[in-house]
Parts: sequence; C-alpha cells; structure tokens
Amino acid sequence: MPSPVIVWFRRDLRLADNPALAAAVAADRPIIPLYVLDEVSPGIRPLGGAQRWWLHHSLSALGRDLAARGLGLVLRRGPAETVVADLARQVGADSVLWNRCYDPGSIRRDAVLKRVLVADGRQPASFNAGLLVEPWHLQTGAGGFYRVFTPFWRALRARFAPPAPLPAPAGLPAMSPAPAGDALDSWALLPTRPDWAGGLRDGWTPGEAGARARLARFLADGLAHYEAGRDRPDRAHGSRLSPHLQWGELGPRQVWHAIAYRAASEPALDGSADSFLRELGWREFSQHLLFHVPSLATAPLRPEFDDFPWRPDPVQRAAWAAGRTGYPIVDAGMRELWYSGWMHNRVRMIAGSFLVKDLLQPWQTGEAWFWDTLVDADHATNPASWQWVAGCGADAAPYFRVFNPVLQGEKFDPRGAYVRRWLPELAGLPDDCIHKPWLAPAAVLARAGVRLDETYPRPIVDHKAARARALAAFAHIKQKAA
DNA sequence: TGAAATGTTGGGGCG
DNA sequence: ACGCCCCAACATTTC
Repeated sequence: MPSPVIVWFRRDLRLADNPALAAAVAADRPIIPLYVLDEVSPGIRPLGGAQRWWLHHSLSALGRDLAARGLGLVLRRGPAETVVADLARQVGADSVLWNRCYDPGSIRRDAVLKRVLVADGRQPASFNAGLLVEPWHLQTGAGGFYRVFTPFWRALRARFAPPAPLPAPAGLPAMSPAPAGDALDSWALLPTRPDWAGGLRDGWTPGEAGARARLARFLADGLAHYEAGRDRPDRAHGSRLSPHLQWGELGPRQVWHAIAYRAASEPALDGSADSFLRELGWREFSQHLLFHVPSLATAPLRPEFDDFPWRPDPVQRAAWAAGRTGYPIVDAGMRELWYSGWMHNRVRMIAGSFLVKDLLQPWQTGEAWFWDTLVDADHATNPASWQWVAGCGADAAPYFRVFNPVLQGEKFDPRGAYVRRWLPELAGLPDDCIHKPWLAPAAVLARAGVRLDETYPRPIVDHKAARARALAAFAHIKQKAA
C-alpha cells in the first residue's frame, strides 16, 4: 500500500474549498483525516465553553461528512507537535498537510512540528484556507503593515482577485485499517451539570451543511436589508456567519464569491454587498493585526494605556456579565450572549463601551468573558475589537467617544423589541421609557409590574457621572504621554 | 461605527 | 412698526 497522507484539520472543518484536503486528493494516496484537541502546547489558548460546545458538534458533522465518503476522522488529544508526528511515524505517512492558523501559539507550535517532520524525513506542507489575503502579502508602501482599516481595505480590494473556491472532493481514498483514535464523547466538550447549552442548540447548527444553509438564508433574506438594517438588533438582518467562519466550516473566499455573485445579478444589492464585505474586511484586518502584533490579546497596542487607571472590581464585573447593570440595552445584550452564545454587533459595542468606560473595568476582563461565552470567539477578532472599544487599539474609537446606553437604545431599538425579548421583566413598559425604567413614573412602573431593585435593578452607575470619570481617567494618561 | 457643550441663526412673540 | 429677546434648530467645537 502506498504511503498515506495525513490531513490535519484545525480551524478549517470543511470539505469544500479546503486546499490541504484538495492537495491530498491530488496526491492520489490514502488519506488520514485527523483532528487534535491540543490544550497543552505552550501559548495555545484553551477554548472557551461555548467554543467547546461548537467544536463537539462541528467535529461530529465533519466526521459524518467524511464517513459518507468512506473516511474515518481520527481524533487524538495532546500537544499537537508530538501527537501529529507520532501518528505520522505510526502509519508511515510521508506527507502531512494542513491549513494555516495565524495566532502566535499556533504559529510557534506548527513551526516546531514542521521541523520534527522534516527531521523525520517527511514532507509537511501548509495552505491558506482562512484568509482572503495572508498577512505577508499585504504591505503598505513603506513596507510595514496597515494600522488603519480604510487604507487596508482599499489596498486589499485593489489587489485581491478572489480565486474561485475549490469544490468538495467527490471520493476520498481511505487507509485500511484506519488508525485508532479517541471517541468524541470522551473529550467531554459538552456542558453537563448544568447543561447550559439549550439556547445554543436552539439557535445554531454547527458543521459545513449548517454553514451553507445559513449563507443561503442570508443571501435570500438578509442581504437586501443589510446596509439599512445591520445596526438594528431588533431586526434579523445579520448573517450570523461568524461562528461558522471561526471554525472554518465556511471560508472567506466562499463567502466573498457568494456575495459578489448574488450582487452581480441584482445591482440594487451593491450597497449592502459592499458593507457586508467590509465586515469581512474587519475580520481580515484583525487577523493581520494579530499576526503582526502577537501580544494583541493581552497588551494594549497604544503603550500609554499601560498606565490607565482601571478600577478592577469583581462585583461590577459580575453585574455586567449577568446583565444586571440597570441599563436595558446593555443587560439585554448580556442576556442574549449568555443564552445564545452570540450578541448583535451594535450591542457588543454598547455593552463593551459600558464595561470599559462607565465601569472602568480593564478591557481584558470583557475580552475573557466574551472568549468564554461567544460561539464566534476568535483569537484575533475578539481582542482586536475590545481594543477598538477601549480606544487603545489600532485605528480605534477615540477614548473620549463614550456611548450613552439610553440614546443608543433609543436610536437602534426604538420600539424596545430587542429589550423586551431578552428582558421579559420589562416587557410591560411603554416605548418611551423602555430604555430608562428608573425615570418612569411610579404609576407606569406599577402598571408594568416593574419594581425597581426587586424585579429589575436601578443603574449601578450614573452614566453622566461615569462619563466624566472616564474622561478624567483618560486625561490622566494623556498627560503622561505628553 | 458619539455625545455634550458651545456657538449661530432666524422666526415669532411681545412691549 | 420696530427692536428686543427667547429659544428651537442647526452647526461647530470639545471631550
């Protein structure tokens, strides 16, 4: 029997447009598909709870898709640089193929593995499945990397000719007998005692088929309203593709092509297609940023923020995380996150601004909570976005830009439909006070069955005073920088 | 991918 | 009729 090829799946859990898999098929040798649960290699960030749930179901789906083509997905656990090399020795694989990741932990580990494989006389090769353009292919005129989004996006669009996505391979040659692996259930990725995943099951279908269905639905119903409706959490015009992209159940090139193809057939969609692709661009921008700035997840990009007078307070943090701040739009978002593993993008900005500016909690605190609870938690996007909100990132919102949670609620959820959905205890309030229940007349509160401090908290900080405090804190570091 | 404070303008009420 | 003032509406600046 010819030497088999190992295809090491990581954050590319799909068969279509998967260059590593396509290269294995082209080699015309038996294929061993592998996934390694690596929680121990140095620099590898352990998965959050919501991601573990997603990973279980996505691997389960990938396993079924492979089985339908005659392949058994091999599951192993441990430090990938030894687990993969050991398997290659065990089965005598000459070639090991994977698609690249861009977080510093993966880069370091994959480089170690590559050296080990080469020393063993094997041929490792890696591919791009996860980005439109890889970081080293996009530089400024001066040879550096882009720190501002708009020129980044302009350059990418000008230079990027999207290659046509690769089709899913029809047949895959198997190795017999297949190497042994773990049972997925033995990894205990799913929550038990308590099982908090009910909302995740209601809202999501992990796996390549689920991702394609989500994309198809967005193209049919969402895209046309995207430009006008994307900032409205009370409407459902978002794509909800982020977790599928994070796990690579769908690649950005596939999304790009689908959007462009759809827009080409209907010129009225141009504006929406552009603004959606721009969001794909922010994802790309964050990935590039992480590649160039490995400390992105832990250290502020603007060094003056090292001295920012944060006021870490577990009680305030807990009130925020539980959706008990007393500001309905913030609390609705935090409850949506806890229940469904996701939050509308506009509300992420409002809730993030509130934690960082109104409560003066370090942005890393919020980043960690989102990492644990978001199904789309991403090594690059999550910290880059928190740095954006906190004002310490590249091309960030200036620190003095403080969201007013009442005005934002009234502007983007004008009828309060989003708040009522996630905060049923406020559902009886009329529209004109749904975003500021503490200002409602006693009779209105009574009629709605709201008892402040009992059924719903009063604001844990006064926004006007909190804004002034945040600006004073900012003045403190600005003085130091000067 | 803000909000609040401050400045300016013009219509209309009023003495 | 005229000028004064108030203030809403809009623009600009500042945080």
